[in-house]
Parts: sequence; C-alpha cells; structure tokens
Amino acid sequence: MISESKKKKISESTIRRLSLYYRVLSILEKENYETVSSKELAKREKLTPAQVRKDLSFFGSFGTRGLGYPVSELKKQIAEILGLNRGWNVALIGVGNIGSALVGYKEFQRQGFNIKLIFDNDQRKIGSNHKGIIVSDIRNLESDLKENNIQIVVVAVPATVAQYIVDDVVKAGIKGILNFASVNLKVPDDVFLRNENMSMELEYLSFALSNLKDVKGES
Amino acid sequence: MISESKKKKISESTIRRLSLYYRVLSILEKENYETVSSKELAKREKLTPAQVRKDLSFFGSFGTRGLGYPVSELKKQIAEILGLNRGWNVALIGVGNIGSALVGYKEFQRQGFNIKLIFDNDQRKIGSNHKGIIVSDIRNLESDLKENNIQIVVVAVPATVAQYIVDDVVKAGIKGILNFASVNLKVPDDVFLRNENMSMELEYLSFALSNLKDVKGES
DNA sequence: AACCGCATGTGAATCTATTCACAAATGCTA
DNA sequence: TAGCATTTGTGAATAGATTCACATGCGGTT
Ligand SMILES: NC(=O)c1ccc[n+]([C@@H]2O[C@H](COP(=O)([O-])OP(=O)(O)OC[C@H]3O[C@@H](n4cnc5c(N)ncnc54)[C@H](O)[C@@H]3O)[C@@H](O)[C@H]2O)c1
Ligand SMILES: NC(=O)c1ccc[n+]([C@@H]2O[C@H](COP(=O)([O-])OP(=O)(O)OC[C@H]3O[C@@H](n4cnc5c(N)ncnc54)[C@H](O)[C@@H]3O)[C@@H](O)[C@H]2O)c1
Repeated sequence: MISESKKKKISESTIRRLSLYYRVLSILEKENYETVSSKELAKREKLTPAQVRKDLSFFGSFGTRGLGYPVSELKKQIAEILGLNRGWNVALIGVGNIGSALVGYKEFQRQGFNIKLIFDNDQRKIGSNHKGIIVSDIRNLESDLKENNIQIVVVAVPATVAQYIVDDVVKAGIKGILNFASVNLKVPDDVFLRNENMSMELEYLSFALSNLKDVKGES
Repeated sequence: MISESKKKKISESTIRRLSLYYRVLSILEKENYETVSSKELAKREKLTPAQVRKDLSFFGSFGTRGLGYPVSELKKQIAEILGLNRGWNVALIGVGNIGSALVGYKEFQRQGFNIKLIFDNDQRKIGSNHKGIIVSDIRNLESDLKENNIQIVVVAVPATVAQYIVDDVVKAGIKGILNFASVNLKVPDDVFLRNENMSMELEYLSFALSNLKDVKGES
C-alpha cells in the first residue's frame, strides 16, 4: 500500500456506495460485460453518474475515457480498497434467533468473512454443533479470540448484556464490531463499531407511511 | 394532524435520530427521569446538543427553557411523529434463516409492529406453526395481504426471487417494504423501500480495519 | 418582585456532500 | 491521421446538514 499519508477523509456514504458498486460489478461480471460506464453503474443503484465517478476518483482513476470502466478490473480494485480479498476471521457471540441465522448464511463466507468461532453462555448450547461449528463457552472468550486470531466480532446477545460482552471483546484486542443489540455501546476511539438496527428501519417506514408528504426518497 | 401543507423536507438522518431519541427516552423513563436536557440526550447517543434541539425543532417546541424536555411527554410526541402508536400490520415473506429469527423477535411487537402473516412457497413449511403463526401459501399473497389489511411487508426470500415477490407485494397495494435480500429492488415512486444490508456493514468494517488512517468515526 | 442560572429554540455561519459542466483522452471509422 | 462520438476525471458551483452563538424565557431563590 502506497502510504498516502494525507488524511483525505473518505466519507461513510462513499464507502457504503463502494459496497453497492461492488455488488453491481459482480452481477455485470456474471453477465459478461467487459466494460461499464458510470451512467450504467449509476442506473443500477439509482445514483448519479457524477457520484459514481467522484466516489471512484477518491481512490484513483480506473476508467478509460470514451469507454468506461473495465468490469473485472474495477471489481478487483474495489475489493482491494474495501479489504475484501484478505479474508477476515469472524466470531459470533450469542447463538439465538438472529445468531443462528447469521451462522447459516453462506454469503458472508463468499465475501471473505469466515465465521470461525461462535459463543454462548447457555450450557445446553455450548459444545453443540451449529452448522458445522461447535459452540464455545463464553467464559473462554478472551483467550479463544486471541488464539484464533479473530479480527471481527458480531454481537447477537440480549441488549442487557451486550455492553459487558463488548467490554471483554475490546479487552481481547478486537478492533471491529458489528452489533445487533439495540443499545448504544461504548467502545474506545480506536475500535470500529457498526450497529445493525432493524427497529430503526421499521420506524423509518412507519414515519414515511404516516407522513407521506414530507418524506424524501427511499432506502 | 394539522395540515402543514408546506413541504418542509425532513432529512433521513433526522428521522433516524428520532428513533435513537425514542430509545433513550424509553430508558430514561424506566430510570424515572422527569426531564432531560438536550445535553444529556446527546451524550447518550454520542451526538451534539445542538443537533438534538435542531432535530426536535422541526416538529415543534417540546422543551422548557432552563429545565429541559419532559421525558414521558417527549417520548409520546416522538411516537406520534414516527407513527408508532397507531400499530402496524406486518407480513413477512420467506420463513428461512432470517425470516424465522424475525418472527421470534418480540421487540417488534412491543414497538407496534405486529407480524400478522408469514408466507413461504415451501410445501413442508406451509400450514406449519411458527411461533404461533401459521405459514401461509405464497400463492395467496395478494388476497391475503388485502384481506388482513397489511401495511408493511418484510422480504426475507432469496435474492433471486425477491423482485418477483416485491412486484406482487406492490400489486397488492403495499406502500412500505423492508428488504433483507441483497438486491436493488425496483418499486414505484410512491412505495417506500428500506434495505437491511448486513454485508454492507461488514464491508464497512473491513474497509475501516484496512485503512485505519483515513476513516471517520463509527456507526 | 427582582434577580440569577440554566437550557431551549433558531437564524447565521460553517462545514460536508452532491451535482454541474467541461477540458482531456480514448476508440473507432474512414 | 484526422475527425467524431464517447465518457472519464475533476475543479467550481450548488445544495444540504451540522454547529455556533446568543437572545429568550422559565423556574427557583431571596
Ligand atoms: N431476532 C431478531 O430478529 C432481532 C432483530 C433485531 C435485533 N435483535 C437483537 O439481537 C440480539 C439477539 O436477539 P435474539 O432474538 O437472537 O435473542 P435470543 O435470546 O434468541 O438469543 C440470544 C442468545 O445469546 C445468548 N446469551 C445470553 N447471554 C449471554 C452471555 N452473557 N454470553 C453469551 N451468550 C449469551 C443466549 O443464550 C441466546 O442464545 C438482541 O439484542 C436483540 O435485541 C434481534
Ligand atoms: N441469513 C442471514 O443471516 C442473512 C443475512 C443477510 C441477508 N440475508 C438475505 O435474506 C434472504 C433470506 O436469507 P435466508 O438465509 O433466510 O435464506 P433461506 O433460504 O434460509 O430462507 C429463504 C426462505 O424463502 C423461501 N422462499 C423461496 N422462494 C420463495 C418464494 N418464491 N416465495 C415465498 N418464499 C420463498 C424459502 O422456502 C425459505 O424458507 C436472502 O435474500 C439473503 O440474502 C440473509
């Protein structure tokens, strides 16, 4: 990685759109497109061509004027930017409703997120086999995370215990956390925390349906 | 509702923060707070006091200078704004990994989102009882949605069929859709579509961990 | 009933993100 | 190799969101 050293802050929205581009490029690749214009790319995710070009321009110039972007190559580049092809070791904590669903989801694997460990505190679950993975005892959390070189932790425990769990996760040196519990978790500045908040999306719909007039667009 | 008629566009971020305020107020209410300042409210969700006040000011003035906001009253007001206390009839389509998890989640109910119907196309699932709800046949989708006065539909089917399902959902007159499939679904302008995209969050973490320097904050 | 401290509500200022618009490049054709 | 049709890459302009900063008003106190 060429140390750019300059802190050209990339906005969150840009990163999120990069995910979208990546998804579209995967599809285009399957459809045997060689190249794609910012116009087509934009259309597929309901964005503007200028937005697409601007986003990509933060990271380099990947296109050819008059032609567009080479699909496979750009896909590779975005994977590189997002850090998708290095492969991540993921642990999941809380094998309940949502935790089980996540373990059974093969798409994550395909994107380089490998669920290596799953934890619970329920004696009936510990030791049992969940879609090929043995449930570990939460009491071994810190050592297990370290020994298995886990980099990302997914938290799917009840909201009431989420903060305690996260404190331990942070102690184990984890810097990336995806949280499903509906609480605002406190983590140090150097830990990245993302929240998956389904209630929020439902509430947004509720608002939109209740106030049809003064609502913007979608998603 | 006093017809404000003016299209004072409320931004998506404001609505999302309203959800956060609502959550905090619920907690404060349990903790027996009478009033809360924008400062405290902000601290609890890592925002600024000015942001809190500005957001609320779009909808009215709910506070008392020198005192703050009355917790229970403000909570009620936000519920009203978000349309949470009218109760929503929800249908879920696709009783697989993620669909099952959602059906078993009592918190939605508590927030006024009542899952009334669940659909699948798998003969082994149709007719079976899932946490108290009988799985309906997807072939009756349109009529069932209408008869049961469903207002919001949650889509949890494989990405490959999601667009077909959504087309039918739209035909049935549904105006609010929460989609879990990883595709950009096309819906008419008057239908609100929200996407729950877990891969995107993981990819954001991947980016953040790969580019520690030039990343903003969290969630 | 005058005063004080505190916290709201909100225009104005600032900061950030998106869109515009066009020069610069490229591929293709003749 | 000249000309044309495209489409990129990017400063500049615009739009939008957040923060600032302070006048205003309320509750409590003396
Ligand atoms: N199920 C959903 O659809 C859904 C939707 C949105 C958010 N959530 C959130 O996801 C979280 C999990 O929800 P769920 O429905 O899967 O709940 P759940 O009760 O089914 O699962 C929670 C799991 O965590 C385990 N657990 C409890 N305490 C633990 C501890 N200290 N250490 C390790 N494991 C522990 C439990 O044994 C259980 O297996 C909750 O915070 C919930 O708010 C769930
Ligand atoms: N499981 C996860 O953790 C997860 C995470 C992110 C996104 N998703 C997305 O959610 C969706 C569902 O994932 P899943 O893991 O639950 O898959 P799944 O295969 O377990 O469940 C899909 C369900 O949909 C049903 N179905 C298929 N075709 C149907 C049709 N035409 N009509 C009605 N029902 C139909 C199937 O019978 C099945 O019950 C997928 O689009 C997936 O990409 C899942």
